[in-house]
Amino acid sequence: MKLFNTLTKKVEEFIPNEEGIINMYTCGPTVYHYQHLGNLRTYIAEDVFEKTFKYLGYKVNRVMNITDVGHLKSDGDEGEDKMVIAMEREHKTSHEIAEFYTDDFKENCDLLNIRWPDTVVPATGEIDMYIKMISKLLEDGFAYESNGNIYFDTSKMPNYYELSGRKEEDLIVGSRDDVEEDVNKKNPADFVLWFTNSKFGNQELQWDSPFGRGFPGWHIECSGISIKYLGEHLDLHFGAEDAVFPHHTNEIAQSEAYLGHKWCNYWVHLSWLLTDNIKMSKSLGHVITAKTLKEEGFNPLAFRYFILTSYYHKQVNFTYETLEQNQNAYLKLLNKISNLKEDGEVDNTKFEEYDNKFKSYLENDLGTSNAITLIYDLLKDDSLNNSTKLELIKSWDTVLSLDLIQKENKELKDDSYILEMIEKRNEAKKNKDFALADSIRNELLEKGIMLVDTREGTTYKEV
RNA sequence: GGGUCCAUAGCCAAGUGGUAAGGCGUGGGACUGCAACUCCCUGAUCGUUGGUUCAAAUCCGACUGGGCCCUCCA
Repeated sequence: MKLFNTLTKKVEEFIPNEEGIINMYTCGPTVYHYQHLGNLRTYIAEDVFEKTFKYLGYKVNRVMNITDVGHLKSDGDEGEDKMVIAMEREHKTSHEIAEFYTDDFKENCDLLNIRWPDTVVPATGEIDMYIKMISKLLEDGFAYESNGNIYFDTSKMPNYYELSGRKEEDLIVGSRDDVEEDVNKKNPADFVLWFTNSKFGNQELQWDSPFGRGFPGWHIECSGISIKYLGEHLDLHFGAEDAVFPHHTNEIAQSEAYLGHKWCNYWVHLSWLLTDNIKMSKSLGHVITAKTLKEEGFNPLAFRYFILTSYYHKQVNFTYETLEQNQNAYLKLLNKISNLKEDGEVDNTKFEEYDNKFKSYLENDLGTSNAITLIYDLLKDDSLNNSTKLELIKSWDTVLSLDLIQKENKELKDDSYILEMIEKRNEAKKNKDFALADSIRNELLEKGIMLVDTREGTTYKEV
């Protein structure tokens, strides 16, 4: 498997520490806001990565965190969220807020066929681990106390800037002017491991610790959870591209300082979905999710299809026009597949041939667009029978998760009514009563039955 | 200002040194009572510009444009 490693900034062969087993960590959602389509793109890509590894025969241990600690209300930068305001008004606890958005995220994942990782860990449940790590970092001289907070001393890590490729002296220049400089740091890149004295004041969630009552910094949770659940040697760390610096950079620093050795060899970053052509303004409280798409009449899987036809490392612009085109293509594809009828034995030789091609595309830096194109090639190939095609598509869909094979109508539902209507329509057509014929056709369509006229006669399918 | 990623037809996109896959859309046609479905036909010299090479969309440099990041959003 080849993939783009942010650490080396090139596509390289991925080799796990232990043969056949992959320990992968993915940064999870912050659950005090909705996860919009841009976020969901990341999870789709990670989902396909996980399923691809499994398809290729690896055992995958995947862990994802849920960030339920941190700011549980907007600090002004993000605008106001109506739901949070409502919850505050209704005196909901941060736990309830976290639960609400976690559930929402889960529902969106379900709509997009994103598999919920086996191990999902809420950050608030692992405070002991963070305290253990911070204590050791203090003991070993990688951390220091200043103005009530515990900071990580980045000057102790010579490779601190390896992942992001930037230089220390560039940090100050032109940095965001809406962020105040923290004068308590020894080095500009130092970051907080434990707060007892945040400039944001009251933090609802606080814990006792050897460093005083407070709460963990925003980077320690991923390191702590990853090391606790996946061990000292991580194979793959995923995240969105905006997390490279400082989040992932800091994760590396504190993890390797704590462990005393190299931690993770491969870092994969997923590009953002651009949404500049549509109004996804957070200040208006309008965040587009998969649920939104469904409410608007789209098939959420059309969005997944759209994401899969692109490359995870490439910026993609989301517009409703693009979504419509992709939905069109997706539905046409489903239609073509649904027209395949079983017709005998599966040709194992052909199956292998195509399946190997499918795998080779995915092994080449997750070439999902090629993998999907292969479906079109397959459908047009006359040297395979339908049964073989169906078997291949069924198999591939365990990775693509596009519901390509619609669930068969096992139960023979009573269609005598439909057949009767078709008969009536044929009668009307024979009598040139096209008005009646059309009304019958429309009536059935409203009930989700689409008539299909062929040379052999009229059949129907459910839509 | 710095770092990093990206740039192929109206849109999505393949291509990893040898003279541009596929999909959607558009236009035309077949089928149809009309339509839907289906099928056939239909389009680009690859952001600009230097260079390397017998040969570059593919390698190197510069430039332009866009995304993300630059210390309490994780």
